Amino acid sequence: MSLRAVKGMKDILPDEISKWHRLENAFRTRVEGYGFREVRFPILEPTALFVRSIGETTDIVEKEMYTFTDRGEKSLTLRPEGTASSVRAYVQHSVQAREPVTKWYYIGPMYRRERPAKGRFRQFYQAGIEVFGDPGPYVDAEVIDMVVGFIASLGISDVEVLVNSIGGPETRESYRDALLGYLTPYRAELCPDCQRRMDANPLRVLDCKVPRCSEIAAGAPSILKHLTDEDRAHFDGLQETLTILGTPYRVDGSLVRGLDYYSRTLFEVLGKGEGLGAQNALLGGGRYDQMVRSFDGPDTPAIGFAMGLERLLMAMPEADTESHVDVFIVAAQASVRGQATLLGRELRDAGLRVESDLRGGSLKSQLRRADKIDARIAMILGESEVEEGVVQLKDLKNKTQEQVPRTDAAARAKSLLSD
RNA sequence: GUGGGUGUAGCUCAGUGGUAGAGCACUGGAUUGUGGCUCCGGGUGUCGCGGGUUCAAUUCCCGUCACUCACCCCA
Repeated sequence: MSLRAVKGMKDILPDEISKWHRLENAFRTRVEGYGFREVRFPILEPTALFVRSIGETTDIVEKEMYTFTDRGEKSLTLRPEGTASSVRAYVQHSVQAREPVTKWYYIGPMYRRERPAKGRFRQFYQAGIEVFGDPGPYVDAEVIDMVVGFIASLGISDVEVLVNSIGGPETRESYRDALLGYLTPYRAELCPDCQRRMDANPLRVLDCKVPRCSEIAAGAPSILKHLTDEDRAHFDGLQETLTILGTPYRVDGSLVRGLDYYSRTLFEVLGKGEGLGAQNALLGGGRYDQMVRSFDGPDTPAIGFAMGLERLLMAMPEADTESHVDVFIVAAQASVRGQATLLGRELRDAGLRVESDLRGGSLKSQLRRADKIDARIAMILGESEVEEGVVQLKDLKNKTQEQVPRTDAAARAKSLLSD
């Protein structure tokens, strides 16, 4: 066929959707237990929002955004992530004036025009949280602990939690100088990308996967040694709290995020199980204390993370699929199809999930259908049943059948289902 | 953007220089109104597309497109 879903964008069919629901419900339940409330943002935002927040020289902004001009007027972009919109909405609605601390969560599609691979799509789903107004470090630890607990609750056990601090602006400036001082003699040995990174954003050289670059990066001075006293105290506070909580973590001084807005705390959860492929970053986040102010909001510290739902889904163990139908109605003759349809409505009004094959067909084929879709109960209605005001109630699992008055059918079905 | 792999039935895949198969799925029957198991029967394909070689190409060659995996980067 010639018309297909756009490259890197997938349909999620009903057979897969229950796993998505399981994941999304687990996330909602988890974060709501910590006081987070849901927000929904537009999928389209002004392009400048992402350029300013994510950073002009990041890969996302340089080459991965879906950007177009709206009818020759404004440049719009399909959101590549959720934090920028969160900050925009927080500032736009002066949320700081209503409450000292704001805890939001979101779930939705994001768009990045990357080459698709296992666990990486051009439309992908993220769930994330943001906390505005709490400078930490206790909230940092609580957020990390929350996400670790969440991932465990999905049955994903084989993960590693990495934390780092890149300090505030002051730390970053002094570290940048030190790092450049270290890297400059190696400049010619670095890959072309890293040579460019040295000018644009030297911290990213630490994250390079080219063997020679990572060798050089391994010898680089640690940013942790350049933290100001305040930044150091914050990072120590985070680690102490994680220890009290018993949250497993590992400090990784080379952890650098690909978005420019972070400060101080950074963290990432790596999945280590089979089946994830090379895209093993399940979740990433950190603190972005300067961002609200940079969007003309009040000076407001903030921390958040986002996780990739497709990747979580790949790491989640399979669960038994549950039936989506309680009762399947079988019309024994074409003449009672109208009555069968009415019975369906009666049962649904009583709160049951009811299916039937309104096309008719043989009794055998209708029962086969009931079995196929895993209905627990079949209710058979024929001419004699209609005449007597009864239905044949067949328990497909226990292979028993009884005749019950039609008025009792719903109640009897419910009691069977609750066993 | 760079490299590798794969394109055959709705799905998973086998196969052949003489235009094609299995399992699953779907469907009818064995049981005039009773499912799952078993048995018997049924339908379905531009063999991704274009070109070349050949008497003949789904098969060999070239190109192209799609999908996929890895690199890069990220969730």
